[in-house]
Amino acid sequence: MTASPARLSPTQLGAYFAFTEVSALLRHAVEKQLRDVGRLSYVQFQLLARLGDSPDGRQRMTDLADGVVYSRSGLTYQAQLLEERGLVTRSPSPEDERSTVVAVTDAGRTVLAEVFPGHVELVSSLLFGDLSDGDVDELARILERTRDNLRAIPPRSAAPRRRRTP
Amino acid sequence: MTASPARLSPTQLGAYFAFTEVSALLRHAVEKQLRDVGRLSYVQFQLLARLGDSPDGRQRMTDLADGVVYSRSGLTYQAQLLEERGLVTRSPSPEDERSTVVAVTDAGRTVLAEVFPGHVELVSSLLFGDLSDGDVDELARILERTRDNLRAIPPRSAAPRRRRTP
DNA sequence: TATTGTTATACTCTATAACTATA
DNA sequence: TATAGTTATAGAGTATAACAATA
Repeated sequence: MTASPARLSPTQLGAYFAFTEVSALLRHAVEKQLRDVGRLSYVQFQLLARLGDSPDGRQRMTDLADGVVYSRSGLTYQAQLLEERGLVTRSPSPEDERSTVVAVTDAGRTVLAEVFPGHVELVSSLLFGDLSDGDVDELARILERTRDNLRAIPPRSAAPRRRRTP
Repeated sequence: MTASPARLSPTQLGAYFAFTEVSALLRHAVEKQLRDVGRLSYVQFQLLARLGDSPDGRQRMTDLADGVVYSRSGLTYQAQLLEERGLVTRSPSPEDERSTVVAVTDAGRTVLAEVFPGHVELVSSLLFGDLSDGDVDELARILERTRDNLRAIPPRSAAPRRRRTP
């Protein structure tokens, strides 16, 4: 290890390295499952899942972009792919003609349903397979706090998102 | 192990979503810092860091590929980029003429040193900024257990070549 | 034959900037 | 002018397969 004015304790280093390795391995496994079972990229799955969770299965492009950390053009690209496969539809919003509303189709929900069990199985075994209920409680508490911290601090690191101009 | 119809408890769901979001936001921030300060991709940073941690600052391509989850060609590509910038050298191994030994140069160590403080600062503030020492202890304990579990279970998804045949 | 690494190639993904159209 | 979204394009990254060289 390099000697430098680091502010990370050995325990913090351990937590950080473990975090990054768990993250990489889990992500790899999940992406492979999504690709193999549903021919979905991770982003496409996120989009479908968000739409599936929406009350009416539809959301505006901008709202989707806010949820997934993405550039507008990247979102357009992925939405096009999903539309070509018939998993979503895109149509102009009646309220605001500038907006595009994306909606999951039945085919999209079918793919979601095909992919979901294996996805849950993976997370269940890989992420939680060796943890007690108490561990999971702790993990949820700590990570949710960290997530809130992350949400609050840097809104600038990601792509240019300008919902509101200060 | 888990029964066939695996399910995630609300707490598990919370932990999973928080984990993925923290992972994505942290990774985004780290990649930006590495790119801005050192013009390094995340993989390039990993390679440099591994070499910097090695006793003599050198490792074989295969050993590097084993550490970082990568295909051989992908590693060759990244090593080429690093070599073009003069951050590493590649030379045939004296012991085994088939092997290529990658070594960090002084320039490489300089870039590492330039990048490291900001990297540590990011992790310190984003990942641990809102956590107590006790939280960090818990996080390290739980994630290290999960990491060990992950290392044991999967047959290495992206393994084109095995070092050893079982 | 098996292993190490490179090359050739094709594909996916992402972002920036220019553009259209609506508000 | 500002916003929503698309398009054009360019670049980075990755993987697979064929390949050469060495063991």
